[in-house]
Amino acid sequence: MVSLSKKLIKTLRRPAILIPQFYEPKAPALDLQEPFIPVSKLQETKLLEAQLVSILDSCISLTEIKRVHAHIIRKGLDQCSFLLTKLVRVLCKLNTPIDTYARLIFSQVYCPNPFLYTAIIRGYSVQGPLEKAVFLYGQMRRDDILPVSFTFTALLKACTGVLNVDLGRQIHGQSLKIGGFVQDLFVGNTLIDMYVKCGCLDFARRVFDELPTRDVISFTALIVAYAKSGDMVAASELFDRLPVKDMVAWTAMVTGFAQNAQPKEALEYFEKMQNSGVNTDEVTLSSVISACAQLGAIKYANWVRDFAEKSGFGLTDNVLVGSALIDMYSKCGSVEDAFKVFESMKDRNVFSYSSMIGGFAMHGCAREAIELFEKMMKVEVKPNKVTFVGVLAACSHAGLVEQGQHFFGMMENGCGIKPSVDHYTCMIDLLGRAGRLEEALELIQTMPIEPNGSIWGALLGACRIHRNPKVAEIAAKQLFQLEPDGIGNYVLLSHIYASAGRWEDVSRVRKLIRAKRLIKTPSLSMVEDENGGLHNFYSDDTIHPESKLIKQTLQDLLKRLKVHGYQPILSSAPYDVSDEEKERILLTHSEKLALAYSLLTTSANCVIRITKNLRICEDCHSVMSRASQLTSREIVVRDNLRFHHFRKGICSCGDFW
DNA sequence: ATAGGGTTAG
Repeated sequence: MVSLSKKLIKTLRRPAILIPQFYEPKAPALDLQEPFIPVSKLQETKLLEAQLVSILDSCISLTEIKRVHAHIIRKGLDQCSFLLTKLVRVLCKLNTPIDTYARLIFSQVYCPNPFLYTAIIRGYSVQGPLEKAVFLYGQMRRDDILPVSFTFTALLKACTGVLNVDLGRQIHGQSLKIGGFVQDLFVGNTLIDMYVKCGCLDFARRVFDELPTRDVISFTALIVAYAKSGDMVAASELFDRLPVKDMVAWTAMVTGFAQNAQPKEALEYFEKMQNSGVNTDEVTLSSVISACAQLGAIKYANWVRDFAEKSGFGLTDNVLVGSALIDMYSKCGSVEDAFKVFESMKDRNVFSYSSMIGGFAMHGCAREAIELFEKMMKVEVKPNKVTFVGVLAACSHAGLVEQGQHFFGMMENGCGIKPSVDHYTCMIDLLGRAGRLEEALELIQTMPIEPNGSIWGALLGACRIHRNPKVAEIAAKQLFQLEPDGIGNYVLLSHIYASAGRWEDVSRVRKLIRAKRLIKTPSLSMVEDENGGLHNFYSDDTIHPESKLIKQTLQDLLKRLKVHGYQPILSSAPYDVSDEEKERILLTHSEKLALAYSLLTTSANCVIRITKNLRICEDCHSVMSRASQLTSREIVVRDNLRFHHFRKGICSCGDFW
């Protein structure tokens, strides 16, 4: 500000020598006494303008810009809107507050053209406040200057940024009123994006349908919107209509499937994408990696990692790919590989740390998780709310109640993060797992947030571990209201009753399930063979071509285990039937079938990795544990909650899950 | 100028 001295301002007031490119009719009349500008002089000026533009583009500091501005004034180009617009844009790019310099330049121009106006509006749109951008738009209209489409895109983008859909609609109205602009592809696409980000999918669709022509960007914006709302059918329909599919559009589909728990479709689309000859970048890869994580398919995952390395998005120098890989290896059962990735990364951000901490937590490595968290604080990577979920979960799985409470207290005081319902869920889980059910219940009643399904679910889960039907009933009552269709809750309650031998209550819950026409999620276990092929096993599976052989192998195994002291844990079959029948039911559990299949088909040094969609039962846990000792095999089971590493008869969860 | 971005609990 100070540098713009009075002298400078005086210079600014001097009438322009030449006719600027975008002079409006309202420009002051030329002084006819001025000498006629010869052609050579004009050419010279054009050349100078071009030079100045390129110099402005390379400016990286305010001082440099000011120097160029002084030069512009010296050369008598201080009314050249073209140059000044460029100047304002560069100022904006360097994040110089609009009010300090750009606004002053603007006020010195006699007849600002729409581009200069728009540059200032854009500046305010980027830096805020939005009100000033809107005010300037009003001034522009009062000055009777027609906006350009870029004026609208700038304003709309600002609305999108602060999710102000009301203002967005007004601007939409303006673009209709002035005419022609809603039909502009840029404006149309920005409108779609604004409505999408503000959650007004219907409006977005209407803009899309009313556009005279649409490009791949219009399509992609809507595809993403449908994907985010969980409607992959609508997304696919649009995608099929898209004549030319580019990398971003393909990636939107891959990401959509990955985020909607359809990892197989995600991988399918990734393969189609490559067949269509489109390139792949780190965004695509991170989604593909996330799909692998969900599948627990470590062979495919390794292939994707090699692919990433080959296409120049290696884990060492790409944070996005690296962080996704950490999560993937953790979820595929190899926390060691996850840590290798973490260590080899050049840059690590909050995602990398949070994923690694969460990975340790998932595998029951509480000490490592806490150490990494402390290291993270030391290297000044700011933890976020997800980081804390990881740390608290780690404490919870290891029974470290006091440690957990310490970190929970740290959130608000040390890190300025308000504990969310997720963090309270962790605390309920922490207390509940440790058997402090009454304390957990008390926390629910006194916490400042309305308890949701997760909160009561955590308590109900703890009641299962500690076989407490009394507290379970309190939790279940709330849960059945909050999640009336959550089949898992009913099943859990019936198991708790069963383990207490309360068969009447068990059948009461079963009746409730029938009355609500809920269907039990079928138990599904998955293993990868040595060639990367995936094999699914449902409980009591007779579909698998080798099912007879598998059953025989399982029976042989159990016979051998019994010799070494294994006793079936009959309470894991929550039915009021004879002990023989219970034992028969236990034999049908999908993870046991998967184990037998792996023992049958894989070589002795190969780690057996089983992924299960439901929680592993006590009997299967005991079988896995003993089998790991008897057969000298390493067995890794991922259930819907966490990992169990069975080595030499011992599980990483410490029989506490 | 406008489209795709990873880590979360029971």
